[in-house]
Amino acid sequence: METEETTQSAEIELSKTYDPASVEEKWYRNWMESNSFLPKDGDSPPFCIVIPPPNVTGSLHMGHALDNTLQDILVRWRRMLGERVLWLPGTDHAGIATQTVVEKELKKEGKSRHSLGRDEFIRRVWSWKEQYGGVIIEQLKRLGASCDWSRLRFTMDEACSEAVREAFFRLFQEGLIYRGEYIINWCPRCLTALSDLEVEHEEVPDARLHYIRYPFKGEDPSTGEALLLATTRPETILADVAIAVSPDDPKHKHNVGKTVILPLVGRELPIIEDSYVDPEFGTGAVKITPAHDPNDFLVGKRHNLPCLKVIDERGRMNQNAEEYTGGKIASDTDRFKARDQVIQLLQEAGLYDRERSSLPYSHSIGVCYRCHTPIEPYLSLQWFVRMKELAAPAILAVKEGRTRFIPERFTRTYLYWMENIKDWCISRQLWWGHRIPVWYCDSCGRAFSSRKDPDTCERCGGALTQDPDVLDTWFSSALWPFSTLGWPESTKDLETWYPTSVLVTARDIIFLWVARMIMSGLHFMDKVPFRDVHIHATILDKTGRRMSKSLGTGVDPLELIEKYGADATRMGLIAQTQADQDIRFNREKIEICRNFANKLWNAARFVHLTTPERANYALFPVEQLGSLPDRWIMSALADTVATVTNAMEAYDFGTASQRLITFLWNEYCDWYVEIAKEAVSQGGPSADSARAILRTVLLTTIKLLHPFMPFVTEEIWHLFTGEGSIMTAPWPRTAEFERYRDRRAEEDMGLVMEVVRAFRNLRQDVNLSPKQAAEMVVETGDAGSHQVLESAKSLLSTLANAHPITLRPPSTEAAPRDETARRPMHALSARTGSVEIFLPLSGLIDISRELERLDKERARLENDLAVSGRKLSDQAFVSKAKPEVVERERQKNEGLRSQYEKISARVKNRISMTVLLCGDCRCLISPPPAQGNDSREGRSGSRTE
RNA sequence: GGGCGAAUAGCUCAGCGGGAGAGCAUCUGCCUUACACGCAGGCGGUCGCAGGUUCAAAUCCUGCUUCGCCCA
Repeated sequence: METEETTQSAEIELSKTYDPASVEEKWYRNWMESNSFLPKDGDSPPFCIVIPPPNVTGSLHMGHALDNTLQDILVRWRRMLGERVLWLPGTDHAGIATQTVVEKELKKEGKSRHSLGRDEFIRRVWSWKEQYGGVIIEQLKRLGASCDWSRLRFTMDEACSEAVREAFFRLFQEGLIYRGEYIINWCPRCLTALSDLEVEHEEVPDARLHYIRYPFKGEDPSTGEALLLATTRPETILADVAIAVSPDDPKHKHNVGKTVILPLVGRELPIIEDSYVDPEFGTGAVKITPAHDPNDFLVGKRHNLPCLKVIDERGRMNQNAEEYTGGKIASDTDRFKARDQVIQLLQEAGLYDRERSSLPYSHSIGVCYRCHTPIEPYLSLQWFVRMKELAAPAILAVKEGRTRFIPERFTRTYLYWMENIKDWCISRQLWWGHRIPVWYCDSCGRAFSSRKDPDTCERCGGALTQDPDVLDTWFSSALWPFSTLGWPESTKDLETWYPTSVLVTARDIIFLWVARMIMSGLHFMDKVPFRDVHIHATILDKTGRRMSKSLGTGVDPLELIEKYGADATRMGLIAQTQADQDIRFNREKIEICRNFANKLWNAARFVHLTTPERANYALFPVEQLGSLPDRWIMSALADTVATVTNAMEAYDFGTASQRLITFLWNEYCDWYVEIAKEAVSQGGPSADSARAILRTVLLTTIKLLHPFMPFVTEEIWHLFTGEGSIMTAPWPRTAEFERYRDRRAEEDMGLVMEVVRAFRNLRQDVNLSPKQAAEMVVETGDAGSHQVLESAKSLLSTLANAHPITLRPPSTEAAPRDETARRPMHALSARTGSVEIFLPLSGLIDISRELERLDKERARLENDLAVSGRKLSDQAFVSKAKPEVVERERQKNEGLRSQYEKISARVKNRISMTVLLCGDCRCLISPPPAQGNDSREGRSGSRTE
């Protein structure tokens, strides 16, 4: 317990401007030291998220920031719900990326991985990883991520490697992994195979479709009959082995079985039929180059054609090319240079149709996802995983809803891909990664996989050589939800946390990662790896494209955190993610949330100064809620608790964040705090009640806000409680707050606010200072409104600085309104519903301005009335629309009519006054009309009612 | 070529069958002792185009246009 004095001095030092940097640093350290991110013991329901592991080489970008904020929100929320929560962090080894980084480093030293040797190179990568690999982890901490860092995993660490070994071994034994010579995607720069998913497609707008003449056998090569073919890759013709046409193509039917002569090479090519050929494309005849095109490869297989290679692994022409062309195309020529040379040679031979080839032909080519080098379809021996068998249960799991996608539409994306899945090329010609656990016997040639590194061939005892390749990084990522929990050992963690609860990720890795995890989870664990998959927005730049480092359109989240604070960065991102549509990032939202944090901080300062005692304010008993504002704000709080909780359950964090901002800023701060100031200053029981509510509402709301803005809420929590952590504060339960729901209070307060707003508006119209008290006259159209305003008179007075206030009740038969009584003739007026608000002005006023306003109002009413009238006189509407809709329309119509008549009368009134305006300067040149005039006009108004 | 998504105020977006909304920007007035990272208020929109369903369409359906993304 602290003394009053220290409390006071602390208050004085509370900064007027919230400083995120120091607060965030302080609390993150505190949370780490108190092990607050570790799952607690007990038997409450488990909730587990495994992080989508970022590359060790990576640094935090906006996508990470959003992704991890969402996970942190879920995890912090679940902790507050009392669940046992594990958020398991880690990184992946990013085979190509990491190897490239280290190779670049070596290059600067004049070395290469080959000069170092495999073992030394791998040591070098590890030491690089130890030194620089943790950058993104530290950045996640800056963001406030409450991961259990004691469980930090890496796809290459011992446990994960064990899992990779086990998974490979089992798949191998089951015959689901095979080795074969196929056309794969090859990056001539990275010098490795890539899976289909690692190839990106880029549009080449200025490409050409080259038309080449293949003379028929026996014809004169330059003048005789020839077959015209189109290709985008002339350099590959050197490896042509056939020409194919569609079996349904009448224009080529007569050519089938004939032979053409390959230009520059002289090879005889048979013309064959294959249904792969699209008769509409090019000339309807396609050159077949099995070693350099994946489709041609399949055609070649079907027709037993040979595979001739003319391009090597570096994308250069090989010896064959030189040989075939009699030295015209030198070996080692780059494939693109060779293309130009081939075209040149064809032109010289008169076999190139320059005119047809000159048209631009836009098409897309595959490029390496890492270095954007055009992919070379390359025939080589690789390892593959058979996917059909693995996909079947994974398709079923999603169809049966054991795993569901949120938003639901991604289910179709997933299913479409899974139902058309192809085998997965998993071998990579790299050194950094999990080495393929397959050994070849030097003596008997046997190839086998093993859990443990073998010494000799188990069949013949011969010496062994391990496969030199490593596995695709995604092979280890696919095991992530259980390899990180200890599989293949049957650990306590695995038992407790598998299947995990939800995976939060971006849509671009649904196939690359999500689908593969579902498949491997089902295969090895017999259970889906996660119940929900939440696919969140992609962050785009201002022009609606993906943020790109190379284009410089990226925004660095660390810079945002430094400038606006982690809380603001998180909240600003989340507030943009309504409905999980992609978002065009705008920095202003982050700034607004920085302002919001400051607003909240200052509200807390105020409440703290107003209610300095450390007393624990329990929930205020509902029956003790007296005043309208008290009942209203508690009702709004109840709504906020329900809205935020429902939104969280639906992964609708945008809605939750918006509700929190609106409630705290526009309802609590703008209205309740202002009202409470007056109540507190007056003392007595209403002051006590206001203090209690100020505090209760603030402390309840920051709990709801904590998952979004963990730091500022923790700071405020401590300001009030001085102990514990908001991290473990119980989440406000909707049911508990339901009893504060008060529809009536919300409506009544709404009316009061409307009247205040209208009056403030009038003041502004005449440049009346807010400090200057002004008279308010209010005429109500119904007894209910009158009642509400009557009891809220002092509230009106405070909020609108109105004094005196005259409330004129509605005219009834029993008590007709005394129209001869002082009616605000020389007044500005405003209307809200059936309530009219007047600001009477003595002396000279600008009647023309008021008249203008009245006229506009009248026009609007006239229009609304016409629309409403048309509806009501439409027989179809009255008979077919729902009765309550018709009734509402009737009431609206009545209200409009009465408003319209009143306004019309007043306009008439005013016009009668305009004659008194000076013709030159429009100022009033004589005293306002006498009382009698006023009363007469008033009567005429009431007569028409 | 197939699929998904978007088009609402100058900008970023919400609303998704019965009253066109928010924030920012802009304009006006306020240094009102929680906050100028603030307060109070104003202006601003044939809800992409064309059809259809319905008593009623920004909202549902069809087609089109433009933009973005994914797959081939």
